[in-house]
Amino acid sequence: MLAGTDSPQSATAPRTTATGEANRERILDAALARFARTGLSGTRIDEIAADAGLSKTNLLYYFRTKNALYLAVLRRTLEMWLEPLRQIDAGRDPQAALAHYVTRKLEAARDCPEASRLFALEVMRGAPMLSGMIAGDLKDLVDAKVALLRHWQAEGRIGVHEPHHLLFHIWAMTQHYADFAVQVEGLTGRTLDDPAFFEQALQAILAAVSGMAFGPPKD
Amino acid sequence: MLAGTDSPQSATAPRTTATGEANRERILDAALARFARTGLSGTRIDEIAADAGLSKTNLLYYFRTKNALYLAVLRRTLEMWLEPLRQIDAGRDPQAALAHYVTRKLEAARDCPEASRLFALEVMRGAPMLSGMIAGDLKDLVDAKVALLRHWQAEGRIGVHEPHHLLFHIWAMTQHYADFAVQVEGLTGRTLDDPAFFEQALQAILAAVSGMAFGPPKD
DNA sequence: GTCTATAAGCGGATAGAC
DNA sequence: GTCTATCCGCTTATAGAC
Repeated sequence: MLAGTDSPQSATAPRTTATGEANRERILDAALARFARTGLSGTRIDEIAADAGLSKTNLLYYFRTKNALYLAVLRRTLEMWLEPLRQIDAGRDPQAALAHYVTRKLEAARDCPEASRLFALEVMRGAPMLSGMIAGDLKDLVDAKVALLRHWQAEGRIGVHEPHHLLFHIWAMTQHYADFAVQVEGLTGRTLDDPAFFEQALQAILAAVSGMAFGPPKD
Repeated sequence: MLAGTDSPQSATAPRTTATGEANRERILDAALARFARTGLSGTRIDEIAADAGLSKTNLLYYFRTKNALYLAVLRRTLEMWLEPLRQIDAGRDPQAALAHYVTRKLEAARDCPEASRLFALEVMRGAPMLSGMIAGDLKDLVDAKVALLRHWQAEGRIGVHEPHHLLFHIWAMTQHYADFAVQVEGLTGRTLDDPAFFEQALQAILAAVSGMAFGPPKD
């Protein structure tokens, strides 16, 4: 699944005590915030430790190396990123399913932009820690959803564009508000935390998706 | 415009000789490729020097510090990134103008994905070197284009979504193919260099833009 | 302009006391 | 589990010969 990992806990401290688990969580939270902003190499572990209220040495007690910590953060964030996609299922009406997916993704961009940015940074580096996953779990999931979209196409329930692009563009538009939040706020003065702004963004994305999937008859 | 710069050439070597200028160009090219992949902190200047066929010390003769080199790369890449937006002008038909813009942006994503990734990385860091620009030149340009889109709206020539979102979504979709190229290729096995794939992506984006700007009458 | 050598500092990681 | 002290490698940047 993830490259460079031997066993799930191999690079981390052994036991599960009360304070131990709490500290691990605080470290992981602080690490996500830092890594998502400044990347692996741009983040210093003493910054993470300070954010988590620990000393650098103490952090290294819980996570033996910076890289092991980074991998732990990546692993913990994976499911959160993938989960909305799983919810597109054959049992739903295509339009409702896509609208639901877009909404979930935009909520994720609002509620946990760090997850989006972490993966964006990792992919832009060439995804050295995720390449196995992109070729594996993610590809399997995407292939399944693409097959479903093709099925809907064959039934004439959605439009004719290549399904991969539909998924890419949904990812692109929703994640843009997380990944480029600084730019969005700089240009508009607003963020997704503003409900009216969220709704504007959502409606525009839904209109775009409609254009791709239920677009105007070309005849 | 750019934070931290005194005068245009202050941090660089003085003269413009034949080999000098050629070396500077090769360094800037190599630096763009590296910075766009691994970011400022993740890139070592001896890697850039090696790519450019020079020694590290020699690189530091042309650019006194790594940061000065990074700024020079950023500055040189700015225009390339902004220029397509300037071409949306009032004299054109809205649909043609937007289609032209989308096409230019997707060509840029294909032909110079590094430029897109460099700015993506910079914005995700919080744009410390670009914040002045986002609040300045870029905002002025975007405001002007948003005003034009609102004008077209008032004339009933394009749809009703907030123009900012239309621009954001065009950026998001086109730049996705540059910024997430590794993921796109991992999931589809194809790249924008494949003309058929380029055309698929372009048509899907144009359909999305149509959905936002010329969407189906809601009545 | 380009080289060799080296200074200087940062940051990850370890040792060992408590 | 947490601390102090320290080591060590890596990378930027400089000095000075050619």
